[in-house]
Amino acid sequence: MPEGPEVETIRRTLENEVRGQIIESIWRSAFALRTPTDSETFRFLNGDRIQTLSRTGKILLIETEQARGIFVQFGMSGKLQWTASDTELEKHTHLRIKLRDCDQELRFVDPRRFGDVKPFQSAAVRNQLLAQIGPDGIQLSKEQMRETAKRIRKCNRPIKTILLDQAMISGVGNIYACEALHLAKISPESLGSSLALREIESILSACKQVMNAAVLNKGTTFRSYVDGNGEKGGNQNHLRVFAKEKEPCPVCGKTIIRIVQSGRSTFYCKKCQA
DNA sequence: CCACTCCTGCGT
DNA sequence: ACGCAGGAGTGG
Repeated sequence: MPEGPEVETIRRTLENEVRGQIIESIWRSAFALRTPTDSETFRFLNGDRIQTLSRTGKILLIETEQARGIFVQFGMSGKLQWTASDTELEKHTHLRIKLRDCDQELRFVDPRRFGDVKPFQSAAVRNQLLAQIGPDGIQLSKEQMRETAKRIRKCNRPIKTILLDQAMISGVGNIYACEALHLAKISPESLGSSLALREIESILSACKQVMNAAVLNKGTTFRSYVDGNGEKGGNQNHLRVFAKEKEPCPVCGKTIIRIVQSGRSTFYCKKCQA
């Protein structure tokens, strides 16, 4: 569910709460996530002090002062909860990080179980986990934009599909891919190889712009997204095309259409994005 | 390259 | 009952 801006909002809402806390113990449910782990897999983290929450694309890292930590991938329905330790467990709670001398704890809840949590025991392993992930779209530098544009131009896939490829540019999901292409006035069906470098750069710039605006609005709550404190975002009130099939384009008034690309819905305006 | 798969939950 | 959902890996 969460894309880059939602994960960034989660990171911001939780960082001040968990920084400096010491991990007392970690509990893992018996339900399989993407990577098979159990409570024992996380045991070496006991006693570690949490230093930071960091984010690359849609990945959140809980990092400790010992250069160890936990990799969190939210998938479609994952969320992190900062909650009183005696609160009843919500259904589909898969990880509890209990903290020393603290009456609150961190929980990972994920009904569909497309998400993942896995521990890393060194900076080397952490870097390896992040190695396949492309540059973060929220803070894309000019240099990264030019390099990424060149790589995209070599792809014979529709630009919408390319934007969802986390190895190309990270943090962009279905909502922001649709929104960015509308802002950049590019058809989601254009092939990467058919676009000019400057067009691709304008798309990447639009990705950065729509995602930064979304961070300011504390994320998009389309269905069930909430931040670490259970609060909804506000960016759903600023969407231009996403989930607006049959509604008028906010720019030209033509009816927004929905198509399917690689099994995912794409919403766009056929007039603005010719 | 796309289609399919992993899951649960919700709206029609 | 069915289709759809903010993701991502696999296999043909």
